[in-house]
Amino acid sequence: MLTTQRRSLLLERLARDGRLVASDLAAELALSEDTIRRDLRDLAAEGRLLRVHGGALPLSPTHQPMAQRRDMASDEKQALARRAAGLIQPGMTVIVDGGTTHQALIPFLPLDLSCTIVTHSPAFAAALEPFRAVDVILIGGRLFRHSMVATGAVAQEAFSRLRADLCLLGVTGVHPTVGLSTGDAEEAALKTTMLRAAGEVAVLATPDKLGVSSRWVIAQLTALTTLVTVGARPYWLPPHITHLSA
Amino acid sequence: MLTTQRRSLLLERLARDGRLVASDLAAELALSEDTIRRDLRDLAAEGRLLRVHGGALPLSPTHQPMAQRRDMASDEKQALARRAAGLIQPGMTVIVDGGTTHQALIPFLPLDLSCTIVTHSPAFAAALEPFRAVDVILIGGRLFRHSMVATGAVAQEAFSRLRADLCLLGVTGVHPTVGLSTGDAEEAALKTTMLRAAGEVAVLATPDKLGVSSRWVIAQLTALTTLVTVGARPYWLPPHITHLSA
DNA sequence: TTTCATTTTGCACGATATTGCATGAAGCTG
DNA sequence: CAGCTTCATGCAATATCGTGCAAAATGAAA
Repeated sequence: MLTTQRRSLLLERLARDGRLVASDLAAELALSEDTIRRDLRDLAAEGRLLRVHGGALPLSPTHQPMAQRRDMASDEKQALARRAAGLIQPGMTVIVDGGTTHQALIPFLPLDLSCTIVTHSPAFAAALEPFRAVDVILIGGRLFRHSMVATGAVAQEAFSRLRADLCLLGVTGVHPTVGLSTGDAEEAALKTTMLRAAGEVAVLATPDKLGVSSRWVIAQLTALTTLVTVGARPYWLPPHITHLSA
Repeated sequence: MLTTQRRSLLLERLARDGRLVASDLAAELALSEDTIRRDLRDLAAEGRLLRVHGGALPLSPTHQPMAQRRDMASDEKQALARRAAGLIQPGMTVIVDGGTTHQALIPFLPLDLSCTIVTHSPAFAAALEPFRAVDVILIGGRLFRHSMVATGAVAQEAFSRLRADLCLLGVTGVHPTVGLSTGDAEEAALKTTMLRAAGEVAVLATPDKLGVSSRWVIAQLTALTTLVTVGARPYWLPPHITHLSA
């Protein structure tokens, strides 16, 4: 590994994860911590990152909010994201819904991932910048301010024209009889369209969403193919649905 | 093996592997490291690759993530952004192009700004999250990886249906006779559409862009209504164009 | 074919860069 | 304050670089 190449890698990792930890990097790259420290020192001297005790942070305020949100993201979300990242395989076309749970996926995706990601979340699309081999399709529309995703007729139309292998759907409720649901009518309608556009549908559900039903129904549970949770498989989950435990 | 042939081989390897290691190549091609080094030095002098300690790396802009460019937000960009932020007034509908210069606008906008922003840059859209009174219209399409903005027929179509009061356009060249230009053909076509959709067109130009012409022309200077620069008004600027000095 | 200028290549050698380790200072945590 | 981690510095070993120089290869002219 060339020195310059390694430093570029560090910057990519910083852009992806929002932070760098010197000791982790040394272990992962099989180098001494001194070398990593020297890299961080020099990159900081070039104004490419902000050196802090124990590692480095981006100095661009653009990445700051996301880093903060990730820190607030619970361990549960982290675990779900780590488990779900494996669902995205090279060559696939994947629809990714908005929400902080899906944002947490980013650090667990390999930097050389080669696939097509379709999303109506500008934050998720922007976070995909370091993944050079990923083809990003941005779905436009009027941003729904609560969740910061594009909605409306334009987005509906775009998703309805699409065929994808997998849809990572964000919901606020997974209920044995009600099915998948969310709090906003227009969002629910859009999620229904997204779900129908994909062959497989996966939901990442923190415990507070299991057995819960929100006001607007997206689809019956039969539309789901994979459920990722932190604990054991819910007893009421239909047998044909794959369950992943994080 | 002919010298020229060997150098072509090196470039192929570089494109395939993403890097070249001088010592490895010497062993593999049964040549001294000196010869490889000379090859790399000359190829670097021709601008075909980036020479680094131990070997070489590609210099394609794809390999320089925008995170790096963003970090180089110069004082000039800050000054331009501060001056240009006043162009966005309450109630307006504003088209905002991608690019780091426009990202720099964000800190200078009032948090209670009430207007409609139309953009094909997911990063800019995501950065508008704190502005609760701003209506954000996201233009979709396939993300052009160099500049991370949506492009293609979908984006063209969306912009062509739109009427806006102001367009903040990003360009790489402002030239007295050539006009506004940029480096990519598809981007140029899209920028032309964006410009035609707005009543007023403003360009924020750092000094390195003045008097410069890039490969693809967006429009004549007559299409411009406001030019923001850091220095004095360019003498060749047509009188009908407003000039703001930052 | 021979001659000669030019280019290419390999080697030597001093200079510079990179890396890991040791040591003591500085920072963090409870 | 005490224990631990992280950091900065100096140092030695190794790797890489640039330059000068001579041998070999190449190609054009005699």
